[in-house]
Amino acid sequence: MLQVGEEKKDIEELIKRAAKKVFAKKGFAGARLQEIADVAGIGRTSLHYYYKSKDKLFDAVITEKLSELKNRFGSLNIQNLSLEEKLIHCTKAYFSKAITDPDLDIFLLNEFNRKPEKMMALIQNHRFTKEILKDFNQAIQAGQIKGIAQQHFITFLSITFFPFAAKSMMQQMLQCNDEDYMQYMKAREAYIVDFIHQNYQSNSKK
Amino acid sequence: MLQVGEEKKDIEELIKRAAKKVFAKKGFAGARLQEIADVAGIGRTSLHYYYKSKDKLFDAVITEKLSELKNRFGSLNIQNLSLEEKLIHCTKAYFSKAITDPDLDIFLLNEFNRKPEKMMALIQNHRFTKEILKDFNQAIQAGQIKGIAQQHFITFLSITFFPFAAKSMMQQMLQCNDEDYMQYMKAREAYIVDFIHQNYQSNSKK
DNA sequence: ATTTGGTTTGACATTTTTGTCAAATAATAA
DNA sequence: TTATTATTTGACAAAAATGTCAAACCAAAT
Repeated sequence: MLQVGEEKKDIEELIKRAAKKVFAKKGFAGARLQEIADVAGIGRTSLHYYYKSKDKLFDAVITEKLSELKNRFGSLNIQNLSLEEKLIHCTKAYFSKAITDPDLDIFLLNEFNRKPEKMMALIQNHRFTKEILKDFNQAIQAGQIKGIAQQHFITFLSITFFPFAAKSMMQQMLQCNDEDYMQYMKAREAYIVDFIHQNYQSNSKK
Repeated sequence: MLQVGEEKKDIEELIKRAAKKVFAKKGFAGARLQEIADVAGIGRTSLHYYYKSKDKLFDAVITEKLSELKNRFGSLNIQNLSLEEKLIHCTKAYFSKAITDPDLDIFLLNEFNRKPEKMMALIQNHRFTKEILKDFNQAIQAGQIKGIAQQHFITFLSITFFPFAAKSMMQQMLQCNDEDYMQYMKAREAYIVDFIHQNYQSNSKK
């Protein structure tokens, strides 16, 4: 064997990491196995040795991406928190992931376009969505905020999610480089927490 | 000739419309000329007769998409308006386009990812961006709003742009069909106008 | 009716990308 | 050292997609 101990796993990881990058950047259809192999620093044929096909490799990548994301939210117990606190916890959980993996968003968005049902089955975050929607509705009925729950929910996701998904576009518009933009993103977490306080502070609980 | 009069142009339009749909849904790499031909109801070889190559066809599509978008904004004269009014005008201009072409967003986002420089050259909307950023900064300096201009700008784009870009994902989360979601989008314009009033009302002008 | 010219079609060529396989290579164990 | 097994490699096959071309087709004009 060429590797000792657990080095086979290491190469699988190496490939997966390379594949993550390329798939995130180019999407499934646009990604080339040759490029993934290049990034991983191995031959394309070797890649087939570890992952039978492009589909299998992609599955591995998206499964891992989603499980990483779920880990952030899975440990989150927001059951008994106020709407305000729920949103803040979710924001922090999401930012901790997105900051280290800025391509995640556009990747997920595109996957939802390609295979909506499959993605939903994989994510299964109905719990969060329903719970937060319910709270929005309660807050509306209690007169704390006004409008439609869904619109608020969409807004919350928008301001959190979009800046990452639109990174490339925003950079062009704001005329700043990767580093500058990531600075904005780091500062944005605080901005959003503030936004939540401003708009969704719960007078009842606390 | 099979067609009379201007029917050649008609078929070009037919193809372009089919291509718009398929490119928007699948992206450049994922789109198949065969599928475009099928949607247009012509043979794939005929497609080549009207557009030499996939690239040429794509160029035609994106050029038209952008010019459609520009038309909405080009006629807009926001020079002497307050920040609040500027934002509202832009929102309305954008929604009038996006409602009729919900795939536009994710399409633009992906194109920015693929070819950032090329896209920026095509769009050239620096005018709007700079002007609105400037106004945000003025409002901040005047103490009317607080925070960082860029963050507010990103938020504005997020709440306007994202709901379309993430249509597929949001539908899964909110568990609603195309029609329901478009209803939310139609209502959203008013929601955003309200949002702008709430957050960016200019006490000085008006 | 025949010619003319734009349009369509199907067969084929080319290119690109993915997938396979057996031989070569490298590492470990006997 | 040799046998064994895992891994890499290059040549090749297969598939998928784009692109080309000439012949067939069709409608209008002569």
